[in-house]
Amino acid sequence: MDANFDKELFIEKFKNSCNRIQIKNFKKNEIVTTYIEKRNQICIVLSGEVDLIRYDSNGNKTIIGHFVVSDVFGEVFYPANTNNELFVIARKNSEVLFFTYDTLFTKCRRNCDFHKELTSNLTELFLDQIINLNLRIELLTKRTIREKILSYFDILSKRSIRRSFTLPFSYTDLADFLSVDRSAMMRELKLLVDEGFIKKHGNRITLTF
Amino acid sequence: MDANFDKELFIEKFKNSCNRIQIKNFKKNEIVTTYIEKRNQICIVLSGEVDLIRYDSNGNKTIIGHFVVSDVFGEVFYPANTNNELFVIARKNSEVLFFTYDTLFTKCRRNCDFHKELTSNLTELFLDQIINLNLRIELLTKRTIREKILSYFDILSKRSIRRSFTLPFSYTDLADFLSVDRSAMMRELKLLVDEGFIKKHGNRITLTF
DNA sequence: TTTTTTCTGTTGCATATGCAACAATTTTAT
DNA sequence: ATAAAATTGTTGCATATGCAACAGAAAAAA
Repeated sequence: MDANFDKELFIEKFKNSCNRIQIKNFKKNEIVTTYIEKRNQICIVLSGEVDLIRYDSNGNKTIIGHFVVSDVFGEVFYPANTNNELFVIARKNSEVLFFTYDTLFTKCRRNCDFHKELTSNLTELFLDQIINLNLRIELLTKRTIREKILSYFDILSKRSIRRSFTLPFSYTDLADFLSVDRSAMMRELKLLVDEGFIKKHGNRITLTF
Repeated sequence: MDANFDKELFIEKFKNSCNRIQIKNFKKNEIVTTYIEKRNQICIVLSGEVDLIRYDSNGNKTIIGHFVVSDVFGEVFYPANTNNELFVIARKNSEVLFFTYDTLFTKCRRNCDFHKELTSNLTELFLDQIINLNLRIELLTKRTIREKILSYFDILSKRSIRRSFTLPFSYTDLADFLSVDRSAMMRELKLLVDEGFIKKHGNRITLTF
């Protein structure tokens, strides 16, 4: 949005300036946090990738969110009275920054002027998050698996600027992300290949329409 | 979140303090804005209700978002390269506040100190919006119509604190909101009534489980 | 390396959901 | 008040999707 906003710089400041902020490292598949208690926690991915996961009562896994560098997540973004158990898992070795929402409104001991910047920069990160969520909703409101797949591929294609791109998910996880049955999705992918809409080599996709 | 934050007050300030901000009134069914151009517009509902609508190539209507007082919306929250035509329609007579994202970073002529507050308060509104979007995603990722209905009713029930509540939508629109076929949804609603899970009188629902 | 686990690719079958169509009812417009 | 338009309620039918199950490939662990 604002061309002058430098996420990397912001994160660098984050790391160094305020004592109310924690940074932790996680190995692949480690649990980063759970959304059970309401601690008003805000998290920012500094490196790596993490997924927000829900298992429902039928054992269906859904990837609610997939977060990469500079993405924000945390239970503060969820309504208190959700019935679901949500948890965040590191998909790669990851570095995550933690602070609580209250931090925004209270001064830290050092009285760092970092707080002044924090709020305004956070608005920027929140905005990005809203854009991501709207994209997700665009996908999920599509009526058919085919439409979901093609919409998602379209996004990935535009991000990479090319007609070819590598999926950030395994096919198993892609199905969970699009909230559809894996085998049904594989079937639809095969049809898309057979009908000449896409090419597919491993997890590399090429659009041919 | 922050108990001290007073949305009404914030909106009142918004209205009166800054010349970069526009307020417009819309009658029911009037188009509030479209998401075609990229003007980085941010809108806030001051009164009434508005819906963000998408029609896809098959003529399927989807209610992408339903916004009420103090909700934020606008094309700034959407990625630039979306293929869809989205537009916002007033569902009731509504009052909507408009400004551009740039407003946050430039001083207005009056040099109002309103800008200082604007950013930090906006963070609050953005946070609320993220919570709403996450709720929406919760619904949309549910695998069956029944689960979607019950999850949504559960939310409405908790909001009204009672087991009874009035739907904010017509049933036609509810189907569009849950992104399912209307007749299929009506069928599922009937089953839920027959099986004793809910009672249904007009657009008033009572949970009985 | 070898073993174990996870992922991919595929298919038959059951069914939930979408689609089309219509009458009855309610709401909105004239 | 009357006509027009939209919503609700319902059903038969077609099919897209979910489910279960399995073999082979790939990746991770030992």
